[in-house]
Amino acid sequence: MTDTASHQPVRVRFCPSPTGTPHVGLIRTALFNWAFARHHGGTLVFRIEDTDTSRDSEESYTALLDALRWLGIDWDEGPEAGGDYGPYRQSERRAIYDDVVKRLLDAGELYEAFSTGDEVKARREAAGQDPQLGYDNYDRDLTEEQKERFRAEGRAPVLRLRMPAGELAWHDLVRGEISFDAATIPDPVMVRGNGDPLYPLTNPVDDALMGITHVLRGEDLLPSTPRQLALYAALRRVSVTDFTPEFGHLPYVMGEGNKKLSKRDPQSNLFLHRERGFIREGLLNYLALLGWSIAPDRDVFSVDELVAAFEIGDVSANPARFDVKKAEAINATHVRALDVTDFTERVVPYLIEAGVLPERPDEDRLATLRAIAPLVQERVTVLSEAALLVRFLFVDEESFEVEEAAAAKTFKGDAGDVLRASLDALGALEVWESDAIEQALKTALVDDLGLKPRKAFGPVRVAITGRTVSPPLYESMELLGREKSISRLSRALNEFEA
RNA sequence: GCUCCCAUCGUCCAGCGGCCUAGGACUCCGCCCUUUCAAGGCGGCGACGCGGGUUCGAAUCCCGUUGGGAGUACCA
Repeated sequence: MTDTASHQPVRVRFCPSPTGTPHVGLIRTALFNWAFARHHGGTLVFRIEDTDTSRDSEESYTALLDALRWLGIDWDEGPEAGGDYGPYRQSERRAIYDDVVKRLLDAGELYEAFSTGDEVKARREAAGQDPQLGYDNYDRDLTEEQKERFRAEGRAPVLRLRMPAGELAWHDLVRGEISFDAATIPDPVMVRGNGDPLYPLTNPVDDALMGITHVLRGEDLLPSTPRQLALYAALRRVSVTDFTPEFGHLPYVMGEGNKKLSKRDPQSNLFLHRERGFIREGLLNYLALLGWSIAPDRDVFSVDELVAAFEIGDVSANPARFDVKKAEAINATHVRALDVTDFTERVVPYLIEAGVLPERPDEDRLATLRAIAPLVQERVTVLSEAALLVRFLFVDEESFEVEEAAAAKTFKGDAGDVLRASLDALGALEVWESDAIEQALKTALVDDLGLKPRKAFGPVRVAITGRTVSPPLYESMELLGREKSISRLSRALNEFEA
């Protein structure tokens, strides 16, 4: 009989309960499980723990699938993938739990407990103990007569697991030796009074039945590991399984302050990051950095590199703070590394969303976009920022507007002279392309007017793009075209003089 | 309260007894490049919580302490 999982083919699982929108901490857990499985050529099982009908929803189930697919975290067994250990949604496994419960109950591993919370509390207090110690194992050795009496009162018993005496210890994959004194852990409830199996039962039972070899999960589950170990021992005694998996507890993902990143915090929402224009490569890279590193002097890497290098033993035990700034920096380098065509395709939806492009952009607009794309690519950290940079190229002349702050900052002092001189110089231009535009403007503004480049080009930029920050000026003007460029410069001049 | 986990720059990570007058990244600040903004280059600020041990030698091992966090449900 195999005692631990170390020599078996790796089978790990990701088993969220479908509540709310996907949280970055949850996805980090999925990522580590996935990387671990792929690194070892193992299997990733995706299981849905939807046993809490009051909180679970089909929307968040769909969202989970969406999130994993977007990031490319694929699973080998689970919903929509099938597998030999299904069903993979706990809501469809009730008969299985009922059977296991019966076996555990018959073997005396589980017992009926009739005590109410108030009764337990009263007993603790009467004994001079702190009620916060929890259940007192009072019902462990009830006689049949006592049980009958309770039933006659109309009480429906919960089923509790008989915890062993002594020490419950394991070698945690990320933390090393951990041990609990079993005496400090009250017999946990496994089945509700109404017969519904609870998470503390279903989770290990499914892990056992699905042959999970390594349980990699959040640190918040660490205190429940002892009772889990005890359940596993019981499951082995009733031959539901013949080995206990190894455990590894991943550190928390923290938010601002010293708290676990809350589901309420927008930063925790994976989809918000996607909407802002994080690309999967960047977000995946950053998420992997939360508790792990690929090398002492490098933190930008690809998914393939992650898989090749990932070792669970290298995961840090410290909580990690989710730092948007760093995430953006990592994302930006992945954005820049994209092939321009790829970048262009990915940015289109964001431009449509921002109203910069119509639902179905025509070929003209796409050509313009392709031309400006390389200049935008190195200027954004997230894709949604591109809208601000290219809007001036796509907006109708009637709706084109100069940003107020930009105008206030730039249209002053010599601005009128600059705009006039620019119009004169550009009007005389024979070919409308960036080199010629550059020459004409430099001659007119820097040489003839004797202005510093900074002073000289500011008003032109703002007049043309409406902003102080834009793609390179001459290329922008070339793409905008002579007619619109001239008209915007005139318009700016008129407004300046008015 | 009880149990458990964690402890290196502001943040994340490296360090697993000597290579450490502690390294990288993000942030911040300079400088260079430059038509703006970026990118890129160069440089700077900046940490081993504290106290005991162990050892020839400790950021690294042990104990304590302090601080932080989590769990303590008929939620998952």
